[in-house]
Amino acid sequence: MNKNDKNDELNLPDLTIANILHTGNWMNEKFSDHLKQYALSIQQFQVLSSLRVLKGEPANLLTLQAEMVSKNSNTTRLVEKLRLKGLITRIQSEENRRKVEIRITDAGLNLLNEIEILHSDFQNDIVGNLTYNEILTLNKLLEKIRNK
Amino acid sequence: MNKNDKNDELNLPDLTIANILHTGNWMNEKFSDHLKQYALSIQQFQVLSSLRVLKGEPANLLTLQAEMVSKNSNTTRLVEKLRLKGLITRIQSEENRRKVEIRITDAGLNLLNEIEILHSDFQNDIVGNLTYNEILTLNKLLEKIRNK
DNA sequence: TTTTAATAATTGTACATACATTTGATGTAT
DNA sequence: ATACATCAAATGTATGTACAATTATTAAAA
Repeated sequence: MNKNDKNDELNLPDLTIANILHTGNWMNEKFSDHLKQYALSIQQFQVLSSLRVLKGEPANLLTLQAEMVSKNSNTTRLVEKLRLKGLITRIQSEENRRKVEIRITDAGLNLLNEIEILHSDFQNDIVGNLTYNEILTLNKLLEKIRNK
Repeated sequence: MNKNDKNDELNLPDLTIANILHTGNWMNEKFSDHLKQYALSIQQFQVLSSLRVLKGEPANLLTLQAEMVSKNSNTTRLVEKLRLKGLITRIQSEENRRKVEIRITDAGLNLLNEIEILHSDFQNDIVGNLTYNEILTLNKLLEKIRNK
């Protein structure tokens, strides 16, 4: 038997790895397609959402970065794009001039509100074929698999 | 009540969306970190694995593309990089000169075998904190959520 | 107080990806 | 046979991401 004959069909761990990669990618495509009508990327949307929660309190780049899905993305340039669109402001902090203070603008809040109009449709499109208990289970398992 | 006060805490569908994005990204980082020692990307590894299964039968770019996680990546350039490393060959098909015939080389097979040495460690690292039944359930739910 | 280390953000560069367009080859209809 | 459509791959371009190195500022140590 040739050793290259092994592993032709997927075993369970490999299937799981592939399934998680696939589903993550599927979600990425769905979500970014949905946000395309607002000319936002997923990361940009997450930044705006984080800022709204702060209700005027400023965020700096590091705190924003910690909440983002892909940690190593370039927050400086991402935030600069939102600023150019008028959705946020970014000023240098007075107390610590290494930091910047980032706040959402009214235009940013309005855009988030506009997105909310269609958001429940999008939610249903995503989780609509799972039952409530299945959604709970899925979330529990996703958190468990990566919190080693 | 200000309408911007709503949606501060995540509801279940949003949590699910975030969780899937997070876990997909987590898997991506884990897997590409693991493959870095072999100087392969996930996509390149998947192409090599697909080719090995064919046992010498050629693949063309479209069939490879269909199996890859992110469908829209540029298979032409990805395959060219594997060819430059000597891991695959790519020749124009005689019967249909629009197609190319892509095959894995012995060097490619050897690399896959080398990867296999540490692969079960990696698998355990990934799925090790789920029970067998939890893994089954997770896979079932991941397939269900995206097969609408 | 001068030097050194740590922090926060920015910049440079290489690489990856998405998307549209183009090229070349084959198939089909008139 | 010619024109048109379709297919498979390659190319161009803009954008996104990873990673390292740099700059500016502040904190800590000697």
